Amino acid sequence: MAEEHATKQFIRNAARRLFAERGYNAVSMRDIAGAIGKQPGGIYNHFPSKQTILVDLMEENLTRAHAAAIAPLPDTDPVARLEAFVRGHVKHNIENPDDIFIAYMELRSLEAEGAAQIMSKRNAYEAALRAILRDGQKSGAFTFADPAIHARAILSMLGGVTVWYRDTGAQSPAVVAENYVQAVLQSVGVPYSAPTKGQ
Amino acid sequence: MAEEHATKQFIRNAARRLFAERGYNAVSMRDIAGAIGKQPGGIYNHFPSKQTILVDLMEENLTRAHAAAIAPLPDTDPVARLEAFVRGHVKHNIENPDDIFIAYMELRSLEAEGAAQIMSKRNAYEAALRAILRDGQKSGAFTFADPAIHARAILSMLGGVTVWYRDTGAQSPAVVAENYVQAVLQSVGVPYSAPTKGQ
DNA sequence: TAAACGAATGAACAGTCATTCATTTCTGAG
DNA sequence: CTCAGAAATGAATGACTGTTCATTCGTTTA
Repeated sequence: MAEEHATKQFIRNAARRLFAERGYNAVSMRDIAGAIGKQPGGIYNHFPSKQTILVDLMEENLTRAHAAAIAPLPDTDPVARLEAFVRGHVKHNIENPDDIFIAYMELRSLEAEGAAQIMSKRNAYEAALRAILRDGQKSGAFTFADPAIHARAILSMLGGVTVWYRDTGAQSPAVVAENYVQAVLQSVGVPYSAPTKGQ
Repeated sequence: MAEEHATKQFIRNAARRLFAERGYNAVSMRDIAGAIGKQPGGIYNHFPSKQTILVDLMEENLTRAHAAAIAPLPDTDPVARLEAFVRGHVKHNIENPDDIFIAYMELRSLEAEGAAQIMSKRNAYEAALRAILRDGQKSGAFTFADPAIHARAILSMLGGVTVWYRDTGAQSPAVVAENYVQAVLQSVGVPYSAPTKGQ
């Protein structure tokens, strides 16, 4: 529980915003320093390299994604688990658009060491969804051909939320989550109609 | 129909491969020149700038995507049109993975002028899918809440194909397309079972 | 108050970038 | 064979890159 200088968090916040906005390669250490009103050299008192900032951001995001979508899953039937997964995932995506965008776009900006670390965490997350799909397929609740393909199709669909959610401030997160719950459940062959809202 | 020097196409091909592999910002004009065994200065005989190469690639891709997924749509019921759209879209994605990847990842590398041009073509493509969804919703064939959200959810799902298709050479394009047709049709509430292949 | 130490400065370093350009080489028409 | 114009060269330009470092500043401990 090492005490952390406030500047370190300022650097994280500025880097997150800038990486998401322009892309890792298009952001310079001078940009990050300028965004927090500091000189570039000072960043190296808190992070050993630019690459380390990126890995730090991705790592933290995956930890929180797991806590939001995987950890609190009920131990009940596949339909309830898939629905809870979608809600947790969409909620996390909507609440952390910059982190999600970076996680998706900057995988190839990772150098070997960080890449292995991040990919391993990522795979664990995807495996959790695959397990739900396989259970539902085995029990006859779900209808689809290939669990691996379908897991990726679902994650792609859900991952798209942040690509466009900024633009359309119109819908509330709850409404968006509702749409995705329906889309995902129907995509595995489970009929679904919204619970409260008319129609 | 201006005669085009062969070098111009070599530049396009090299740039496409490199942009997809490392990202626009991580590729230098020297890289592109080196990939075709030329000197960097010579590229400027064919393209006025690095940015122009990117816009050229994206423009061409959108033209071919339209020809593959929108232009040949039948004038029949929404279910048949949606199915045909998915098949055309997935086929185009699988056959042009580098172009699709660039179109998706490098939107923010576009400068103002090119961005407007590309976004306009992109929007037209998305609108064509929205029209199908609205028709199906109106006729009662489809079940979902919001056509705009659902159109984007579908495009996100389909766009994910190329993110992972390289890795899994296992499935044939036809099998993959079949999986996506089922996922998309079921996502709009239309029951679907594969036509020939057993179960 | 004094010593100590992390944080911040801002100049400097070596390298890379897109682009320009005078020059040379290639190619095809007359 | 000539010669014009396109294509290619390769060195040069000026701007920008991540990182280093001697130095100064600020704050906390003794």
